[in-house]
Amino acid sequence: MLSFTEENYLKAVLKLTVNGDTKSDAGTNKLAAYLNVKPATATDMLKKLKEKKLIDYEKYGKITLSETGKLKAVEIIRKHRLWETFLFEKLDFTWDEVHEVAEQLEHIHSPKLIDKLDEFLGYPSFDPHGDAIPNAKGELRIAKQKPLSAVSPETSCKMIGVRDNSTTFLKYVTQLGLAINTSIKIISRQEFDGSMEIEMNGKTATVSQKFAENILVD
Amino acid sequence: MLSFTEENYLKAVLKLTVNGDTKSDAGTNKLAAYLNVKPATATDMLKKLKEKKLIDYEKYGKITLSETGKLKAVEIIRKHRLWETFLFEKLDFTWDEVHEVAEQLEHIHSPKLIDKLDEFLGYPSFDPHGDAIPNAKGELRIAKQKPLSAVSPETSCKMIGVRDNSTTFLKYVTQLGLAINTSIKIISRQEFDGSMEIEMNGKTATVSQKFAENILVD
DNA sequence: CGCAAATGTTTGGCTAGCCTAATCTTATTG
DNA sequence: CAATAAGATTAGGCTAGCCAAACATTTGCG
Repeated sequence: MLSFTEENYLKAVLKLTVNGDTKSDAGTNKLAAYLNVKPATATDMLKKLKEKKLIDYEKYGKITLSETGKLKAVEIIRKHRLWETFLFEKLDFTWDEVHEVAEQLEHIHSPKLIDKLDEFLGYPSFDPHGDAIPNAKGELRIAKQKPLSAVSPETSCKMIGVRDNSTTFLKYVTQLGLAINTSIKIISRQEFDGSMEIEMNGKTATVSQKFAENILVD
Repeated sequence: MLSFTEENYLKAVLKLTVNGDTKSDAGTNKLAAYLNVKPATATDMLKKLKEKKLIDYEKYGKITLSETGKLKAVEIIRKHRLWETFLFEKLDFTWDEVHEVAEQLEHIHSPKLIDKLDEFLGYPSFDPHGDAIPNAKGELRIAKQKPLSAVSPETSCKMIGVRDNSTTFLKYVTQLGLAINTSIKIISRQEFDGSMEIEMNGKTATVSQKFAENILVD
């Protein structure tokens, strides 16, 4: 059973290696900075995680997750994103509020809990921020997400998230009857200003290009 | 911000004083036994909690919660019972599975989370075990709960929980079509052995006194 | 009452995570 | 190819929670 702290280190290593933008060096300093601890502390933990065979690591060397470590890390991401989805969809949290609470909830240990939660939410593919949710086997569906503005007329897509988290934007989204998983059909698109006529839940609406750029679809 | 451990001590003190069956002495030894730690450890924590003004306590003296401590403890009970209700009602956990996971979930810090959860669940008054859920102000609705065996014939009541959590008992309960919130009408009661004929969901059944004593109704 | 049993506390010591300061290794660059 | 800068590690020390063992107090019974 991993401690909260150990789990957070694994998650951090994953973020800094896999998702590390362009340059994907983990590094004791970056890791420590990411977790708001001092490098010395990170070194201690790295030794411990190596001992537990969760990371591959030699003194002064590269830091990478082992197979087991990666599985654990992805599992935590899965929990985090499922909880975010729950908070957003069922408890009416706003997009910017979900993260902090999910940081706590992701450490609850109960396989049954997370599977049941997944089922309860209808096996969502994306969290409120449009990030893919790994499935129960730890497999991450490849995110083919793109902005609504990039969808061709007369085709359909499914909303998976937003890019803007401002209240004004989200209010508008809600007003239009849009939500995660809503199917959207693009009826037409004006060449002039990029505005689009879309249909969802049987209703039609016209939205600006600016709006469409901030809606993420599958 | 209280640590998990501190919260568990407060909860334990509450259980051992308020709810301590007949004899309601807290006591370092009992407290330690309840929390599966050694008395020395409990003494340490008691000093710390006294320091934080969460309990009233003098060396070799009685242990009681301060006003602040009681509020905190009741808040944790509230969270625990709301989570139990959530797990049971929304995620199809069984009666005996909810407690363990709720023990973890009760320590999540987020006022908004718990209020929204309460709302999501429809402001329930009782958890799956029939224990009253304190409201947001920490007030505990007086539990008017009583065993089914105490209900007079020809009157109706609503099931709010169980007293026994054994699998055999719960299996029986389910078989009879009983669940939280099921309305039950007592048709008759035998003076001889206390067995009762009851009706719920249009079906009738005869249950023993032992059974009726373990069903809690409002 | 008086003394043993029960109960509670103190002391010293342990691990997990964190820190600072000092040291060591690797990278960079003139 | 040094010499220094950047990065990583070690050493020693801290707090929260835990423990065992020694010590102190209270209870209760003959």
